[in-house]
Amino acid sequence: MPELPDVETFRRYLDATSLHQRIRRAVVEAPELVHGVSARRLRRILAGQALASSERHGKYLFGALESDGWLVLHFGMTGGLAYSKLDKPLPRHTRLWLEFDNGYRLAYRSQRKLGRIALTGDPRAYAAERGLGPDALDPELDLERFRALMAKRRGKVKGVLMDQGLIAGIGNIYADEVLFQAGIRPTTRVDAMGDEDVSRLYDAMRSTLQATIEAQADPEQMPEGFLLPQRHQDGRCPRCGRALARVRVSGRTSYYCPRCQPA
DNA sequence: ACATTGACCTGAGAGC
DNA sequence: TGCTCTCAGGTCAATG
Repeated sequence: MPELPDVETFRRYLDATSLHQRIRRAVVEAPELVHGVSARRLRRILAGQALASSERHGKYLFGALESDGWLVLHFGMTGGLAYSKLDKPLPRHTRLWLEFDNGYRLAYRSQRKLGRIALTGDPRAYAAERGLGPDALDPELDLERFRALMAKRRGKVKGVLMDQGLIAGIGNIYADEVLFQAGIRPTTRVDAMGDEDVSRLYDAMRSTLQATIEAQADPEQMPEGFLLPQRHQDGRCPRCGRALARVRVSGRTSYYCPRCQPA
């Protein structure tokens, strides 16, 4: 689930539910997901604190601690946040949770344990340490910079879009959606794309991510003409009604319309 | 330097 | 019902 639009939706959810709530205690259910600090130290640092604000870079979510430092959350291939009353059972696959003074808790869930929990002094520095490129929605990432990034690459456009070191935030699902909106086949090599194509790709990346955030990353709420609700076996193109093609690109299953996304 | 592949985890769903 | 197999919205190390 957790690509840029999903994580942005989690961020807003965190803001709406958990900001400025006093953390009575923190419980680490899966210490193996905690990196760079021991689970015990993490618990001690979080206890008594409150989250003052949040940020996001690509698929990483950052929660600013009231005093100093940031809690870092990455969700892997599955997961999210869940805010619920303490007397309710702990949500499945909860790997970390914060118990608040108000009788609620915020649970961080990551079913397959491919996520990551950490602390950092600064989100920008953390993103740099992890080798992330600019966030796909970064205002400073204009068409010109996007072109420069693409010009460095030669592989298939889908693999390039998903490379977090180049641009952060796009994964398998949203790469398919962006390419569908741009009318570009996922197997197209970036060095074979003209200026026109790169420009369309850039516009599609921006508008698709914005629109899916507005839909709260929920396929049911997405506008007409989006691929996501049809992205499955026997799915049909929302534009022309043709059966979608399914191929493996850069190691990931990809769906596209053979007519609307010509080779 | 860049692209591709397999391993890491757990669980859901299909097929028998 | 219960078993096996396949697949999954990510990332990193190892390989080509």
